[in-house]
Amino acid sequence: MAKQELSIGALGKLTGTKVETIRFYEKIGILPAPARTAGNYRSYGHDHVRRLTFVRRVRDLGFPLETVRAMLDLADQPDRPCGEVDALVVEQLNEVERKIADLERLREELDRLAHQCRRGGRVAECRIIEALSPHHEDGRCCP
Amino acid sequence: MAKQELSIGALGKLTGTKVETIRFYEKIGILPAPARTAGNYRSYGHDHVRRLTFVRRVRDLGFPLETVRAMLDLADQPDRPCGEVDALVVEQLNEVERKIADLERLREELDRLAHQCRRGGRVAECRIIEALSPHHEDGRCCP
DNA sequence: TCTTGACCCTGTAGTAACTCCAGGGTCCAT
DNA sequence: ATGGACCCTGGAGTTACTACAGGGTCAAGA
Repeated sequence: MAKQELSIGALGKLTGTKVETIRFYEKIGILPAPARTAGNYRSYGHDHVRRLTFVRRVRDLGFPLETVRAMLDLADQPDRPCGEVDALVVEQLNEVERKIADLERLREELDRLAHQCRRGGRVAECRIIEALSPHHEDGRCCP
Repeated sequence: MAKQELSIGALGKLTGTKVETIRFYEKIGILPAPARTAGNYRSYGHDHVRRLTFVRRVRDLGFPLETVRAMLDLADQPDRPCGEVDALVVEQLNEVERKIADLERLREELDRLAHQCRRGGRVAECRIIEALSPHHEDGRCCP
């Protein structure tokens, strides 16, 4: 493998991705097919590391591959007219902000639980479900 | 259906969940089996609304059902000794905080894109991938 | 040089978490 | 009393991986 080039296993370790998942992303077109070595091994460069890291994180945040694909398209054709892109961006922005709000309520409650634990004793009065309950509603659940 | 009680369809609408998903959660024990009406229809109360809302939001945030189950257990047996709970809570807390950080970087970039669009023109200089790239590393990708 | 263990290849099958559909029963407003 | 909306169960299909099976590549060491 040439310098600066990574085997599929090395790429997997760097990005916390299983080798099979990388091949799967290639098959469905999320990752471009890399160059091959003389022995037919896949050979990845730094762009692949960046792209795969992005994909994995967005997936980890609960967005479907379809959304990942849309975001990658934004990055791949940055000179598209804005009209067609704006709606997508605003939509994703709303979802991202909603997720941040939910996560912060979850964090608050986990934090409270952790402190309650430190002061010895039992978990008593766990309000973790209330943390994400309907009365904190922002409208999306109850149309 | 008695007053205050909901049909499966009504519960679905209230929580933004497909009817089939609700039955699936019952089958795998995430939601307790509700009472049945004379005609064998499922009949849900307010606790089901709260619990299902919680499940859906935690899933939407990218946590697996296994984690949801662990969090529900926290809520279901709030007088467990803390030792066995603390590790779980701290672990979830770390993951929640990591996700918040990632989402905030994503929001920043989407925000930048949206503003760039408002000022007319093209998407030029899309840095959405960089927003979640390896050099913002917190360690979890590169062990 | 030969071998052996770690790593790679393709292709197929299995899993998690839904999602959809077929075939049929219930409810109620007209 | 009847047609349309909604419910039931059971099973197949989808998405996004994940795990083999069967075989090739490669570098280190005997």
